[in-house]
Amino acid sequence: MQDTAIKPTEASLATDRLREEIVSGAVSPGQKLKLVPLARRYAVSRGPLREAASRLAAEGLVTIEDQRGFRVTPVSREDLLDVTATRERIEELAVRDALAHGDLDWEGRVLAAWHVLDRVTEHDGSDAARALFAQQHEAFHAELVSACPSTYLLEFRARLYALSERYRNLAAERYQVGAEGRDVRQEHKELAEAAVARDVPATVERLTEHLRSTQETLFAAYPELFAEEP
Amino acid sequence: MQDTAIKPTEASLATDRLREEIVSGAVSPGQKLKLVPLARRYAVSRGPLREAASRLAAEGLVTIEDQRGFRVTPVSREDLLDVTATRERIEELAVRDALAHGDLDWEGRVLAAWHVLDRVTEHDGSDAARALFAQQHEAFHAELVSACPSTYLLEFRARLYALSERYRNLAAERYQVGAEGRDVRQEHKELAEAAVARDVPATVERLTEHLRSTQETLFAAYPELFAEEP
DNA sequence: AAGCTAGAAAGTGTCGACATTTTTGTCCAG
DNA sequence: CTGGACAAAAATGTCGACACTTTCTAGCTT
Repeated sequence: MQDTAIKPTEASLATDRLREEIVSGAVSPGQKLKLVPLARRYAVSRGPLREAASRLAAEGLVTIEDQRGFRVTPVSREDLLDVTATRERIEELAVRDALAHGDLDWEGRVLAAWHVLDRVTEHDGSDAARALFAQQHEAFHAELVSACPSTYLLEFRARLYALSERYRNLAAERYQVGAEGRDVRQEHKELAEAAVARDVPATVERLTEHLRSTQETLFAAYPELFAEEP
Repeated sequence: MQDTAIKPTEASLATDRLREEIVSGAVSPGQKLKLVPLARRYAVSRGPLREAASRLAAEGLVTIEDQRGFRVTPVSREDLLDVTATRERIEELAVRDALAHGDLDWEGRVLAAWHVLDRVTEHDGSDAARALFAQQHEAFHAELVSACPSTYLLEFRARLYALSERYRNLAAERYQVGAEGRDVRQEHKELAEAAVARDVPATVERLTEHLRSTQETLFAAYPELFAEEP
């Protein structure tokens, strides 16, 4: 048996890399995933790439059109509304579970994640700072619900988070964090405090509000985004 | 542009076929998916099969172990509990939506699906009759929530349904429908009636109860199922 | 000029072969 | 016997080649 870390397959690596590129917006919605150039870029053959695209299709980030290959799932106003509404409901279920099951250790991890997030929220516009914020933001929200005992709920939540994050990144060039008339730092602070205080209604209220107002920001920043593919 | 139906790829066909075999229990939980024999059986090469397994992995029916291939996701008591509990909550959200948004046409479809289901519930033990029941049972439950406007909620629901169905099929040889001390026909009847009457609390109550009692039946019929792989 | 059509180009889908890793089986030492 | 090492067998992961489908292009017809 191998006790040392096993080497991931090219397909697994490509899955993560491609997911990252789609979520970050490096490849545009609706764009065709041409496997030959992609394979060249990733320095693998098309086989593993097909596997990666297949996996991402089940996550909703890629769309399969038989005999015509894969494309990045298009975006639309309706889809964003659905993603946000569903995410609100799933996150609510998960965070209620987390508040009910979280132990003292969990409280500590939430506060720790919030602290780090807080320190990277006000950044210059550099790509590195932006990536760091995105990473810590995801970590904080994941930690918040980590005490939820349902693996399925957490998996659905993670999927919806990724879909949301793609919309956020698509609109990211259009707005400055902090400049959109709301105080994201404050929102996260109140959310973390309510969670640690085990105040269920307040936590749910803040979380829901946080998600809803993020969506509003996107609509405001990018009213015409939701068009067709190139 | 093709107006005639496009020909599905071997990978898509294999995905459906393999999903069917896993859900129906034709391949056992924990079993390794050896690609060479499978490829022979399906009369395709391993490439499309790898794609199929990759897709099913994202659905939770297959587990990937890098460098060691694929295996049918194992079953366990904890997993069944998680599947059922999560499914109860997702189904509740979906059916509430459906009751709120369903139109008259939807009511008709629910009743139609119930009627067909009702007529195939009491069957001899033949495989054909069993398959027909399974099919109509799925159709009825799908119709019930079909008026829910969220595609994501419906997708999650479908995934959880498939996972549940696998557990049901694994235990299917152990019990007779109708012989387990509850009246499944009656449960479906009351569920359909409550839904069409738009009685939200009653519908939710019946649906939740239906799912819970199915789980109880499984535990009773198969107390020692939850062991290891071969 | 618009539209249709045939051919070329590009891209996808599938397969069989090869290298590497994992698993199996056997033999030997303790 | 037990268990550990080594070799053989099997299975996986990856690639490049080939056939077929879709898409693009250019020329022909009306």
